[in-house]
Amino acid sequence: MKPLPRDFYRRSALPVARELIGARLVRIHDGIRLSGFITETEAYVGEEDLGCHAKAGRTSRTAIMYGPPGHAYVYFTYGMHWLLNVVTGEVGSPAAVLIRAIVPDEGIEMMSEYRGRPDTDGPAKLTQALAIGRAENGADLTRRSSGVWIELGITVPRRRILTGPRIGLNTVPEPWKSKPWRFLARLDGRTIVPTSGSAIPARRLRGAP
DNA sequence: AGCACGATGCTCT
DNA sequence: GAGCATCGTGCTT
Repeated sequence: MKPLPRDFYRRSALPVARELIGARLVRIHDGIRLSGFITETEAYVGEEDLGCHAKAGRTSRTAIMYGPPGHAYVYFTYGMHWLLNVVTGEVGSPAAVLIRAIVPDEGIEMMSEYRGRPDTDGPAKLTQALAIGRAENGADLTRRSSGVWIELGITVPRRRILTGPRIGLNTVPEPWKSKPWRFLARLDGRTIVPTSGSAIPARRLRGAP
């Protein structure tokens, strides 16, 4: 399936974060196709957002966010973790959507091997499962040739998407700390049924009510 | 089920 | 030098 087009990302981070819920994140690694459905995202909207790395302006780390939309912003944190974001908005306007969780679909065994455990319900867990790191910073997510992209997945109706404050912004001042810019699939104890494979129990999702 | 803590190194002040 | 868009372990209810 074709990657989502650049225009999808050429908008503010909020609608992009909401609409990425249910989309399929695909990774080709060592010739193996790995994928999962995005179930949790967060929006980081620009320099004025004091929770966003771009609050410090344009630096070598944040430069990617000032570039064209649809590219990966992958950064290193806590001395050991890589986190995957998608750049949104026009060139010159730094914003991004953090991918926080997926439900694995294709290549589950390989993901489990890369990570050492089967879970992908966390921003650093999924990058480990998908073998995403420093080398993927700047990757064009609208081209399959980059080895990482996002395509249509399952449809999650709006009323099945929960919102809440972003996670981990402990010293970020209000109102930014509490902005409800976290989006997550609400599964109601049901199952997600991928078009390509078997049903996935909702209880594998952390944060599902 | 939930909280506290340590790991570990880059980025910005 | 402080802080960090986290995770796994170990300990307490």
